[in-house]
Amino acid sequence: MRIATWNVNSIKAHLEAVTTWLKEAQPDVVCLQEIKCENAGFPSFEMEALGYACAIHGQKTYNGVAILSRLPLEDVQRGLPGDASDEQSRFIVATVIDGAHAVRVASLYLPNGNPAPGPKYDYKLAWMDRLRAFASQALKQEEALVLAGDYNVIPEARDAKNPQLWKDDALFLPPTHARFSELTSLGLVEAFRSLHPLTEGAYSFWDYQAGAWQKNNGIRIDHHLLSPQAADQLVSVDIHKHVRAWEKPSDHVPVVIELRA
DNA sequence: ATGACATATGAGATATGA
Repeated sequence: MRIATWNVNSIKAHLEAVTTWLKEAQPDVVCLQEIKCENAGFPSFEMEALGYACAIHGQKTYNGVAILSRLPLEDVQRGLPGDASDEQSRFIVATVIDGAHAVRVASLYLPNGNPAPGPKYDYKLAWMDRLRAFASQALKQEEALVLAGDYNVIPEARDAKNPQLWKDDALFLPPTHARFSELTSLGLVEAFRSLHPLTEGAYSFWDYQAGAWQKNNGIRIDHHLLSPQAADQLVSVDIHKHVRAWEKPSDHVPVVIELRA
């Protein structure tokens, strides 16, 4: 089973890139972030025409996440537990059924958190605490679990072209790293780094500004975190970098893991 | 140091992003 994560920076603005990539890459499951539309505005018809069922947790203008799947989706939950007052659509989780095999898959869009310090950074850290609580509960099932999305976390210096530029940024500050480490301490495995421990220069986001793409001035912030049962099935992780060079691209590219059946 | 670029809303300028 191949499971992708992709922050599309508006599903409507980048629909052509999305459909082109789906036809080319043929992923089984796609976790989308920043769809920037309400559920009713999501191009479900176009996705279904390509063979994908859609589970959507949308929002007007900002945020919004979805899961596309060629395999049946069950037990869809929308929203990250832990704060009933949180109205931002940043989390959806569903079970993908592949015959006798099942994988619980989440699509998450972790808050950016800038400027830090400030209320936006406080929200980011609180959201990460809620994600840890969710993961802690889910791991008790001892099943294959994939938490995929735009984490807005640069895990290490080697995950940025110019790490010194990020030292005071919400994506790289020590409290951010501390909470990301809490996730891995629970037993979750960051898929790309587990298979490529020493690789440098592998990024998933390049800013639209200042020729960042042309200079490969990127950061790696789109991740799959795997339960031990999913990590045992991990075959490969591929960053589809070429998509960033397309006409009218998202500023993020798809990242795809393969799990053996 | 600043802005550069892109998106949504809504019809100009502002909020957000990373």
